[in-house]
Amino acid sequence: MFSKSTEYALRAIIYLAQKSSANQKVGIAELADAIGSPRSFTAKILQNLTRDNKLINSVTGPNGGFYLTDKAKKKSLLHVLSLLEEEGIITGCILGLKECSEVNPCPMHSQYKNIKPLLLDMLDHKTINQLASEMVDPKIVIHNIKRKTNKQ
Amino acid sequence: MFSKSTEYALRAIIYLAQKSSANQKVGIAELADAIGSPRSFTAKILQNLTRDNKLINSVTGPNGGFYLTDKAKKKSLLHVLSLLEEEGIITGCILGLKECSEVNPCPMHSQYKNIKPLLLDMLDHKTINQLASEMVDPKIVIHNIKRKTNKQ
DNA sequence: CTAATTAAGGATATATTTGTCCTTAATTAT
DNA sequence: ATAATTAAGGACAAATATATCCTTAATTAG
Repeated sequence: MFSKSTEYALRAIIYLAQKSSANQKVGIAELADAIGSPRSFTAKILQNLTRDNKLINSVTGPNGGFYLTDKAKKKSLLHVLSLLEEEGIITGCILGLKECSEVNPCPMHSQYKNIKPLLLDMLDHKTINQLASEMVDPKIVIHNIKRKTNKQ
Repeated sequence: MFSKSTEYALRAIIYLAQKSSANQKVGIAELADAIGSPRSFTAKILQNLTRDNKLINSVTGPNGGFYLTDKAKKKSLLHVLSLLEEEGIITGCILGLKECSEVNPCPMHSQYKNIKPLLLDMLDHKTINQLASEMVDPKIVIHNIKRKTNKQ
């Protein structure tokens, strides 16, 4: 449903909510291994969320890394999607019509309009922190098959 | 949500359900103009659905074109998605985990599993023909802003 | 202060998706 | 039969997404 970039971003943020804080930063190597994503590519994705809109914080240098503030941890995945400008995946027309609306609906509009709010609510009604805390149950995971390489 | 290719395919098939039959074929030019898609690219997409799995029929030559049989018109959009091998967009893990399941769920699994069947049902419980017939209401449309070029 | 560590950022590479153009083959109307 | 029409199909082009590598800048520990 989402692009790889978006998936990595969401997984990374949930992981950061679980493992990081202002005095417990997480390096890109650990993070990427944990969520099963390519390291440098993930770094770029995090940079976007660090630089402009400041959802993620980072510090360089020894014991540096990425972390989320308590405030950031209270945001929802939908908020992350909005920062990534990927809300359209949910809010857009399912047949890809630019002008699909209540006034000029596509043939699927009347059906999808009932599900759209459920999807948005799903992405909005829990905080990142709440999602992360569900991982106290060890069967709940956030990683793909673990990468064994130690490459950059 | 879906790729351009998939969107074009779904729109094309709904249009063909409305406008075509065994003795009323639709040419690629008319079709692509009607649904607002690039002509040659759309041709390729239709070829895939014509060649192997035979959802769409076609004939070359004068008065030729594409058409759907009555049988094909009774299929659902979900069936089209399965022919395109794009069901995973709905059925896959929302965070992109390959191994996400009831046994090893991602943090969103318990929420998304309630919505997934609604999405699948939305795509399955109407036939292509039923969707097409809704376009008797002239406000229901299947095209983007119309292309004015006459290019191939 | 120095060296080590870590993210930032630029450049580049690869893969995939999207789109175009041209030739060929099939079919039909005359 | 011939010419016109239309999809099929191959080759290529452009755009975008994904991924890697290297250098730089910032920070910190010692």
